[in-house]
Amino acid sequence: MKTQHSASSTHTKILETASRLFYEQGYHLTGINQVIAEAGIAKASFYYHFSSKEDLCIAYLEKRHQDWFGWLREEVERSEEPQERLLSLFTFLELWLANSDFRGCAFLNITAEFPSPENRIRLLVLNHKDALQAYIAQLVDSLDIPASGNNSAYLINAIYLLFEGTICKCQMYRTTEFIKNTRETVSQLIS
Amino acid sequence: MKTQHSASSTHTKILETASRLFYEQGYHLTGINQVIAEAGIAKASFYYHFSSKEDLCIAYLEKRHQDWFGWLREEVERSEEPQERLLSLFTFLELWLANSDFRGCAFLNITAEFPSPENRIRLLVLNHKDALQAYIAQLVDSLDIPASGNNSAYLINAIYLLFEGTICKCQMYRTTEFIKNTRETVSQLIS
DNA sequence: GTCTATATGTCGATAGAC
DNA sequence: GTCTATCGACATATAGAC
Repeated sequence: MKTQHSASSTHTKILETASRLFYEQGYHLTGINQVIAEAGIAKASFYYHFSSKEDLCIAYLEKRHQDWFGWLREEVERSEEPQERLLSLFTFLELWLANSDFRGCAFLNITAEFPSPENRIRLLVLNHKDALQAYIAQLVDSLDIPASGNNSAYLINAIYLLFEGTICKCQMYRTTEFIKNTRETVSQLIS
Repeated sequence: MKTQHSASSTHTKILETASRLFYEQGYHLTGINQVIAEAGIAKASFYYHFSSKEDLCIAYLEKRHQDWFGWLREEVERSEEPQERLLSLFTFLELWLANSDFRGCAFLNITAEFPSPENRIRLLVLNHKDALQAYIAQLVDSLDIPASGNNSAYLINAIYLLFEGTICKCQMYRTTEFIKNTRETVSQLIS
């Protein structure tokens, strides 16, 4: 009753190489030829493991979703105090973006490359961003905000937009120096 | 002493066609063949007017910068009261994004397609975003904020990030319905 | 499962006639 | 200035041997 859990080493090598190249260069700039060359395999071996370049892209995004949320949770869970946990969203951005050569969000980038909203890939983008907003909502709800006029829905939206905006600004300007200001803004929003 | 002011009709037709296609489909998905076919010209005519596809892209972005800021200013200048003018940034986003089939920011999208920060195109992106932040700064400074702990630099950064984040969220989800909440958040930030 | 060799198309860009 | 015809390179994908 054991289902296929472990992928073959070739499968893994292809996916890891493609993940790196798709993220660093974008989808359309990365050819199958480059993927197979850097993975050190033959072209037919690639098509044995993946049915098309677009299927490879889907596998990349699914893996990316898991990996990225793992990194995010790891940073948030270093804190215990709810307010600190929320602010650590932006500490995470500082670390992640500088560490990834400011390539920004894989899902937002792929949206620019797949303009058709009907594409399967665009659904993965929505799932990813839904999960991000749900995670932010969870962090906001842990704050036990006073039931003033400012309800949590406004706050969740605002923090998500600041998060997304921060990724974009960092990607374009290739710096994280303004993030400390942003964290201060968020700190005032939740107090 | 008359310099070349008016471009030829062929030049204009190419640029307008390319502008539409680059914006709607992205740079790499749009081939020169499609541009020349939809412009109704011959391939050699294109290369008479533009030296390369990348040069065409630069012409597109320079034109786009002018056009887009024209649209933005037009909406902002419908109001006279400083607070209203600032909030109209987000009214503009509602109108523009819905009207452009939610393709988002041409400059952010092109950043995803040109990963190399040394590329000439990336400089145009920075110029565009510098101008946007300067415009926001100008609107914020007109508010005459009380000189409390919250100085205007924090506010300018926050509003710019909310603006950028709004564009991204709209592009991915293809809706503008949350913008009224965002405008409310901005309204509270500046009061 | 992995390989070499190839099929078929499109890419950006150019030559040379008119 | 605009055209047709074509170039070489590279794209994704497949056939068939081992």
